Amino acid sequence: MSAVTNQQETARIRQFPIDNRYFQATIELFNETSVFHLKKDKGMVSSITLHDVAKLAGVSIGTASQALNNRPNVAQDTRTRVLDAARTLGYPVKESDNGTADNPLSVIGLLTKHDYGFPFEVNAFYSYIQAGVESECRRHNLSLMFSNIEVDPANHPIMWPSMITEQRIDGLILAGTFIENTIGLLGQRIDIPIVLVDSYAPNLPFDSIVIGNVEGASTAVDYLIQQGHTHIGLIGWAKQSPPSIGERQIGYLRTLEAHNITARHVEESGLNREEGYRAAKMLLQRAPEVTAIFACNDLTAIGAIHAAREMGLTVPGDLSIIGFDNIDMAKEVTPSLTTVHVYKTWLGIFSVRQLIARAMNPEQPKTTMHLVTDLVIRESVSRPRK
Amino acid sequence: MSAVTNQQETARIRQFPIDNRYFQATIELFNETSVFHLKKDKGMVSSITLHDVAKLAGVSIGTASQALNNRPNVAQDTRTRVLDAARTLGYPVKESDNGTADNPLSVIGLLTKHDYGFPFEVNAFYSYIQAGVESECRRHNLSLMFSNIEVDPANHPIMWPSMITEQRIDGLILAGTFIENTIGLLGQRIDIPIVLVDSYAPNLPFDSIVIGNVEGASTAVDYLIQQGHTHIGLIGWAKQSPPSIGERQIGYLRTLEAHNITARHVEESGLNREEGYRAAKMLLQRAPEVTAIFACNDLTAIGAIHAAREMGLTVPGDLSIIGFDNIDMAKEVTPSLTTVHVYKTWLGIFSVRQLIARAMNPEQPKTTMHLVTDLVIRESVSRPRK
DNA sequence: TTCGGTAACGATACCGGTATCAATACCGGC
DNA sequence: GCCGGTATTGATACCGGTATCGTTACCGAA
Repeated sequence: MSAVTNQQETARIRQFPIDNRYFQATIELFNETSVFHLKKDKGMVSSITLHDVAKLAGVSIGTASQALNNRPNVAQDTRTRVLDAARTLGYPVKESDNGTADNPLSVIGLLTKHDYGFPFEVNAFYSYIQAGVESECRRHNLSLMFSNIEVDPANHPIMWPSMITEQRIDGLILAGTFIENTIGLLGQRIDIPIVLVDSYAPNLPFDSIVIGNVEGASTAVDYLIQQGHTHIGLIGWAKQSPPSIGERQIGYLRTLEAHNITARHVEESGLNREEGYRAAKMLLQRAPEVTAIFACNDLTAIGAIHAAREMGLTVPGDLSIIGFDNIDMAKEVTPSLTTVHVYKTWLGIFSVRQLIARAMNPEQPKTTMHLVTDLVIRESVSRPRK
Repeated sequence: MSAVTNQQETARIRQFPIDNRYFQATIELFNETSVFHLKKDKGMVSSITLHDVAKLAGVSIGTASQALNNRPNVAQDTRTRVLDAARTLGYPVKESDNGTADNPLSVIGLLTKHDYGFPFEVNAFYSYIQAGVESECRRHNLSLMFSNIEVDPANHPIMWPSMITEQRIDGLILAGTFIENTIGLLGQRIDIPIVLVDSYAPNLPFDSIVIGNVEGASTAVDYLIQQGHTHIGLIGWAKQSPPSIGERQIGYLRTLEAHNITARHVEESGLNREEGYRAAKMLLQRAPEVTAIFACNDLTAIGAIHAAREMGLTVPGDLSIIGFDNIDMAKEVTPSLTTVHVYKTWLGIFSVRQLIARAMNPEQPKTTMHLVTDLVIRESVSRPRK
């Protein structure tokens, strides 16, 4: 993998050729108050202090402190004067929580645990969760920290990210296949509200938001049965799969049971495309009577499509395939993938709301929120040939 | 779009049923020192103070401070004792920069500017950049803050994210199609190192990392010409496109020129799939002699594939299509997309390194780093029929 | 043994910021 | 005008943390 071709360097005098009034005003104020000493220690921001803000606003530092922290007993006029001064000088201002009820959080962390593939494959599922988290944080004026976490072969974290060890956050969202022990250790290490997204820790007192996996899988398998399939395979699940995938398998089993279908065609596998490809091939060789496959996620479903094609089977003519998650790719593959839509972004949005609710009322009982799934019918499923 | 079905609530006694020695040890230490007063003010972390750490470690607070800040004149033995005490009590510890040269940053921000589609479409391009940034931050023990930014119709930011206004970061990476004015305003607002990724501000003194767009586009168009195409269309670019896309158009024009091809088939459009679909249809209706299309990114290329198919043209038989970016989807569509690979993750990785270098040496001249691109040959391009 | 130098440490001053509380201004009722 | 209450403000104490500098322990050389 080649990388950089050349590193063009263009030396330039450091200058800001921009002239706008804001900048001018700032300069003048600096001169006026003459408190600006450009202290470049450790790359920190220029050392504007509360004292300077108070001086510029013409109040005492006590009042300035009160005004900047949204406390009562400060006249509106004074408050705006202080805020203006602070903004002018570049002093950190916590923007007032506009209208919405006050929330006690200011920085929250999003911690995911999933392996980047090699070389770097981003799991779109988490990208969507993160997009939801980010947008909801922005709505609530929260700062968001983000880190992934690496684990050793035993699935234990190798090291905590710095946002944990340096305690930079006052709320935490965990997304991904953490094992309960890890979550427990985290809960002891930091004493802040935690919510789990698509993650399971039944013995721990943390709120969580999960996907209706059992129902979703049932809907999918039900749909296959309705189409007339009786020999339905399962790929993407394995004994050591995380609980969310286990639930999808349970949905598969229960639905077959409910329809008095005894044939079980399960090929254990991992969750990526290559595993789906492998498992589908194995399954079809072992059980050629299979006419439909329920894949535990879209990536394995896509792998299965390729496997089927390579074995000379048409999809959906000879083999129907249904996925789970509805990632972007699902509608672009050929045939486009019938799958179970998961409201990934909403997982992220609700997790932030849950976190705020928990922070505002630490005594409320543990809650678990289930998000519904929706069947998305596209082209990869049809009635079985004869 | 339906959302939540039900909100199962399971009240439980808040308890930690986990028993491990670490937890036990912590409890004992709390008792021993008897400094643990669970102050739940504003949801902040438990108020362990430097004093407590010093007491537990059996040193003065001065020494404890020195030890925790990696300063000289502390015996190794004492330092580890203090660090252990701090970790035990849960006092924030800045993990020592293991081996690598000291860097002056501790929290950096990643700010993107791109519109989420509706409902929420995540742009995978930025997900990859972010993955690179995150992993490199982790390698350097940096905390990462993340925010997107909304803009008004004139492309000016509506409001600064809280990580800016509250000055929580001491380094900033900007990724996306910011306009120069916005970047300039940011540079005035905060006095921290900034690097730009896939973004252009020639008149501002900020380091940047860009894609070899011109060369990449040249390679792509060159390849089409080599295959025998002479009527080559361009979609995905428009007059108001960001500079990076403008460069791809320039590469297209220059390469045609270099081969003395006079035919220009440009259909202006945006950069998403629907725009690609629309532009390809327009172009093919207007200029049926076109046998190949260079799309400025993969999404438009995929749109073009659909348009061609809908018009009864086979790809690549009747129409060759080449894309740019090499997103995940490119290898899954049918036919799989020949495209220009961009080292998206490396953009992120290098941006962090650039930021650290800048922070360690604020006087170094402005640098611009170009990343090479690679042609990825798949199925969507062939020699023209006849 | 004495001397000088240095590593290690603690006492203390200092700094930035918050909490408290007394002082003051304002205002409406009588 | 007097009175009591309330809103607003500044002085000051306090808190957590860092910087400074004097003290001590130790060690090798004279």
